[in-house]
Amino acid sequence: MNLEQHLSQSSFSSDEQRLHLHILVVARQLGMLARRILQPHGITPPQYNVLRILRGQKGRPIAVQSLAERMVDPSSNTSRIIDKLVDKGWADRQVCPSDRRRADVLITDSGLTLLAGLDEPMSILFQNTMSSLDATQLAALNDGLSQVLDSTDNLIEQQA
Amino acid sequence: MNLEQHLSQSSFSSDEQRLHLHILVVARQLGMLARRILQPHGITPPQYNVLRILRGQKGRPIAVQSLAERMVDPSSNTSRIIDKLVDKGWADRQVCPSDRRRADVLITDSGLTLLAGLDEPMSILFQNTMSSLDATQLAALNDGLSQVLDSTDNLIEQQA
DNA sequence: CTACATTGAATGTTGATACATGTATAGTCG
DNA sequence: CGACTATACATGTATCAACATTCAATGTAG
Repeated sequence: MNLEQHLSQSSFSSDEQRLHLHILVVARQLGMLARRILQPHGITPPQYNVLRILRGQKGRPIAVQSLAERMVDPSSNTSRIIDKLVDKGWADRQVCPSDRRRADVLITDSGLTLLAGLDEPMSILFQNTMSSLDATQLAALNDGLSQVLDSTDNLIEQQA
Repeated sequence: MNLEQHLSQSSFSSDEQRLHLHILVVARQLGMLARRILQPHGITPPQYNVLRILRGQKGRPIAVQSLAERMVDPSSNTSRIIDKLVDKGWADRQVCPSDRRRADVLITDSGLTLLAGLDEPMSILFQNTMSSLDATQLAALNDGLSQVLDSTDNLIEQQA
């Protein structure tokens, strides 16, 4: 089913608009599939995203702000997402001794265990959703989206 | 700035995961840019999406359910999105005479005027975000994402 | 025709998000 | 020092979304 059928629309005004919609629709679907994998484990996609960043820190604590910069969705609610992780025992938060404004965040063993169980299903999701693309296409898509990311970064920066 | 810099991450476990994240991050940015264009006009992206579908109907009324199927984000809140459009005078809703369970929705002249003023800035946004891509790349991205859309549709259908 | 199931939409509820504000700590300039 | 600004995070608030339930209208079986 192509985009036209998916949206029951006969055509688009430009290839650029078509790509715009393609990206939004596919992102929506990928998010939905991820949510269905994570939901039974009581974790949401943003929380999963934060936990993965914490694991990537390999034991080094990280400040809330640095966390926010590395999130897919750098929402202003990073504090509350961490609240959830701490409530569920997947992360620890403590005041940074050298700068008491900062809060150091760390993943717990329980959080590591949770992630270990999620790695495989999420990896399978990536493979399944991208299975029809060959290596050349994968590279072309990553390259193209990297260029688009550049453009959006510039546009967002201009407005700031 | 590439994806690694954007997320302050040194590498990803696979090109598939990298593409997954690319799609999510770019979609997020495109949505943010669209929201900034629409916000001054008092309309949100989902509302804009619905209004565009209504305009595409060219005067034919459409049922809420059909609307939901054609949305980028087929949320369960279509009724409430229509509420907003009706409140602001951009759409009309009336009970369908032949099946009184259904609600026929139509765009108003005011809604058409609003859209007319948004067409150009949104079109410029599409051009700006995709300006670094040549025609070949545009086609390759649309093709590739179309394949991914197929895969996600299948996966979502399986679970239903 | 009546009882039951099904459909189409609206609503209740809970949790998440965007945007603004508050609060405490740290840095800076007189 | 002491006042002022800047930073880091948390919280308030209003809006929005996901999920389940409700309600009215229609279809269907006996």
